[in-house]
Amino acid sequence: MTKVPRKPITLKELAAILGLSQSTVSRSVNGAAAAHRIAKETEERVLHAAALYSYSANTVARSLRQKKTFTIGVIVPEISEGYSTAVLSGIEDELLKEGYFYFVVSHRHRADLLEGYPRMMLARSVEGIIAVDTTIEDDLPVPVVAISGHRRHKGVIDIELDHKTAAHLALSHLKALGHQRIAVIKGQAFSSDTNQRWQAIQEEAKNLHLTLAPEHVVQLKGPEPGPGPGVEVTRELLQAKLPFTAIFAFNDVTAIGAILALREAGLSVPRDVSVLGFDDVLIAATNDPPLTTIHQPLRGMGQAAASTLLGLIRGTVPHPQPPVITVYPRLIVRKSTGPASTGSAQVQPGVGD
Amino acid sequence: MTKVPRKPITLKELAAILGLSQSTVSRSVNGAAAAHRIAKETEERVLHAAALYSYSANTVARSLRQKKTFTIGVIVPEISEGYSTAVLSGIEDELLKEGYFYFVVSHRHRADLLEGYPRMMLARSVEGIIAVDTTIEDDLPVPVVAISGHRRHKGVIDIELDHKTAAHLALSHLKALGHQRIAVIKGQAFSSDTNQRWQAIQEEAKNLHLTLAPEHVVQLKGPEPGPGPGVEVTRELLQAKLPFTAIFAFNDVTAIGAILALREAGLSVPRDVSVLGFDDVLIAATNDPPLTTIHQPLRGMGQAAASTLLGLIRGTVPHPQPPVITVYPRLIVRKSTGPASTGSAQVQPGVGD
DNA sequence: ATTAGCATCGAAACCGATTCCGCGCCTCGC
DNA sequence: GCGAGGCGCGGAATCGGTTTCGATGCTAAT
Repeated sequence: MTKVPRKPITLKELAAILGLSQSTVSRSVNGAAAAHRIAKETEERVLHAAALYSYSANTVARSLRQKKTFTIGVIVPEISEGYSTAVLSGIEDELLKEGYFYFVVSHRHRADLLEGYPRMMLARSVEGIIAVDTTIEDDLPVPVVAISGHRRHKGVIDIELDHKTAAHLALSHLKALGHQRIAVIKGQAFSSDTNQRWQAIQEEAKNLHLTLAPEHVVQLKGPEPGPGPGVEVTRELLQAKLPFTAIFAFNDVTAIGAILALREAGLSVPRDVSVLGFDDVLIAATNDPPLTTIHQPLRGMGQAAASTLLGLIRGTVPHPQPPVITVYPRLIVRKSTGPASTGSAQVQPGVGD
Repeated sequence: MTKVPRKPITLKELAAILGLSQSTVSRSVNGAAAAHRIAKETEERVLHAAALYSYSANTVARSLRQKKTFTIGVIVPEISEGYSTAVLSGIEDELLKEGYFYFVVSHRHRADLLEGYPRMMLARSVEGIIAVDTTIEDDLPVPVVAISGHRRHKGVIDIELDHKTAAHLALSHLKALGHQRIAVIKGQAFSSDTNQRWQAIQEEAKNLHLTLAPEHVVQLKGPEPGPGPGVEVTRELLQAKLPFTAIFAFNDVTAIGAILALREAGLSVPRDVSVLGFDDVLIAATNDPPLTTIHQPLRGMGQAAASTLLGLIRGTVPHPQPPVITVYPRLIVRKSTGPASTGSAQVQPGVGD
């Protein structure tokens, strides 16, 4: 157990003890002694005293003077979800190396927080902002990197998944298994991935000569996280009576919700209906059945966002042109997809389980 | 889209524009006008101009003068887990109301980070620290609240689950279902909950006249999160050939791992073996089968920690005596527990699924 | 006509660092 | 002997607020 002194010593006090000026002490402790022609002996005297009194510069004062806080802000929709937490840990990795810290805030889709949080962070002099699955409307005076932000905004750099590849991986996997009637669960309107993904899916369906019946396309509603909304829309799909053999869900938790609803209707996954998830969060692997899903390199996206942001802050990295950094998905085949059932699944209840 | 000016206006500039002194402007914008006998009219003039130029005080400068940063530090083992994220969102709720922000860091059980992070946070002038499932060894110059910290440390307040009640809820539930031979999966040695929980379980087993065979008690190893370690130790349990009909797991993800291992051995949950989880994280409800588990009010614990810490910082709340705030668990019955099977489960493989 | 007293506001110190300038002293060259 | 130049360090401004003392002007009371 180490003691941390109750009241830290200040530069001025240390200088007084040493009989030197603040300038000299400051330069020595900052390793800038050589550049300022401080005598080796003086420098060592300072360093020794600094260690003895365990001097550590007050970050607030330094920040004020240098106009650098070594702090960035991260804004996410929810903290409780698998998506943002994977991204966060990637961000932390990268920031730690560079001595940066970050504030996290979650807006939970509340308009007041969406508007207010960026301003509050700015008031706290963050040097940059990472927006995760969140569209920033304001024009901010610091660099901004968005992860799946999509609403192209002047000066904002986007870390983006290649949705075309994702759609291709997903649909061709299903097609290869014999699926022709595929239902799609689109994301909530507020999720910035929703549109791009849907565009890519439509395009790719055309390329693969698959037709997506309008009755087979539903959209998640409501801001609650968790599998609830997925259960709901899947019930709707089952009402529609138009047969389908596979569901391509907007994300893994929705896929889990879909499986719940299917099971409730007496259908077995993947025997009667295949379900394909998206994201590859931790629970995807441990679900029953384990989810076949499109893996997003979430942690890597967090790291990319952080290192890009730091580059912009330092000015060492020019604004990429176009302002998009593309990352690539992978198909992870587990147990929730299988060969298309021959009959129309939803009219033969009671088979599963 | 609102414009945030590229360079925020300073108090001095605003004062110059208004033809007033910094003192007057400062007092007005801080709502301390009345206390300083500023004319109503002047106050309104200031407020209007402040809104017009969207003035917002530089927090760094304010912090330096007031020696208050309105920032606390939170240290957690991992960000990716369900446990800490639930706690974090509780903390955020409470802090937001009071205008506080927080830094999060995750130590991932690395000794250097465990030692270094608290110091780094102090260097950044946090006003207090919340340690989640983490033991702080140092004696810190700011208030510290621990959530499940357990290693009683001078001056640290603990938010703690009533493990006796938890053990009682769990064991009596299993006993009522006819289970007599119960296996227990203890937590990793580094998890601060491990010991207290194990003590409580032993005590309660005695009260209920249940005997816990040493062969039925295993402990998680390794720092990796996720269900992997749970799978591993459950395999060990199954090797032991000493029959058991229920498993009480250290947490929900471990319970999920246990179920995976049981299924792998051809055993069905809960038909052959009942599995009881702990924590009640989000995925507990969506797992297959949905987990019967001991609910910890994680979000509430986060809120309690935050509001207690704020009280200590302000000095409005005295140090509680004893320095422990107890919260209570609930039993959530879902589908992973059922009546004890009559035979010894593990000698009749191939029955389940 | 002073003076007391109130209503309003301002000057300047202060928080704890960083950093721009510049000052004295010593040596060397001529 | 005197100026130039290098060496080693210090003074003081600065960052942008908050806060402690007053200062000023005007009315009313003595």
